[in-house]
Amino acid sequence: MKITQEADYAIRIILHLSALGKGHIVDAATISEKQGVTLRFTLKILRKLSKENLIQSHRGVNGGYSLVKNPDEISLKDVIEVIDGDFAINKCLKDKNACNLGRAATCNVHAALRDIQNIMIKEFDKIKFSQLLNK
Amino acid sequence: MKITQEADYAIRIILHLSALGKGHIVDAATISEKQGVTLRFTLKILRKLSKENLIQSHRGVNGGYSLVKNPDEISLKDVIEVIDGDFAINKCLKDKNACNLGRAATCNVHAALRDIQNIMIKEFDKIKFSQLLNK
DNA sequence: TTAAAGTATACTAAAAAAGTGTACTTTAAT
DNA sequence: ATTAAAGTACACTTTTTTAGTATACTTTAA
Repeated sequence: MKITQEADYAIRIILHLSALGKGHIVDAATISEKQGVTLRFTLKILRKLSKENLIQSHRGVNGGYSLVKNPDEISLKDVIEVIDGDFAINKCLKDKNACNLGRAATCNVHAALRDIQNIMIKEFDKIKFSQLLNK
Repeated sequence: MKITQEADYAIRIILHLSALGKGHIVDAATISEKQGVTLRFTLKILRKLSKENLIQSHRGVNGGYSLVKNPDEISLKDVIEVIDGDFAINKCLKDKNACNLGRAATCNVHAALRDIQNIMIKEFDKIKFSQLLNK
């Protein structure tokens, strides 16, 4: 019941970019150093984030990465989903066939977990990066 | 961001016992068979549940396990916590020293995740086994 | 007395997460 | 045009967690 370490790093990376503002370019080495994450792992995360268009990469000399949207348009949910995939608090919520007993469709537990999950997703989506910036 | 398979099984085991009602004894082999979980793994889970006093064990011939409380006094949160430990959606919520940068105390992300986690816990605690029983 | 039950602890296997290595391609500055 | 600073692609290894198993017990109703 945890977000991954990778998602945690991704949140910090987006927060770093949010502090600079949409469109401002910064290179991976700087982010890596400031956030205390190895360069290689930082690059891996940056690639996932740019593949899903949360950020944009700029190749070549003086390249780097920049935010595509404003910090008030990016939520914790957006970032976590890019890294960890869609939320699924139990395997049957990702894939109904995962139920050992093949009864996900009629299972009260399944239904209850689904409702809780929907509330969770809504909460994660409420938190935008603009409000996470330290003033 | 998932409950474990073990917690999922535990929920089904408590649900099985809930259907029988508080105090009604059933043996591990029957639970194992009905829930499609190996006997050994079932026993392991049953031991954790009885250690935390959600259920009671009865040794010897005609022994087994029974619920200690009524199904309306047991929540999903109770069962999940017994198996997976206290909720912690990020490592810094379990242990503040886990923060790579040592700033959990002042971190806005930490605070936001803590708030979301509290809401989640409340939702898991709202769901009692009495309401999960198929009528 | 015995066999049906649970107990305790440690072990192994499988899966997922975390992190790394190597060999690229692109592009601003010169 | 050349070069070096940047990002890209993808596969690999290590570590941690989860899932499941083995062996040798103890308790107790019949």
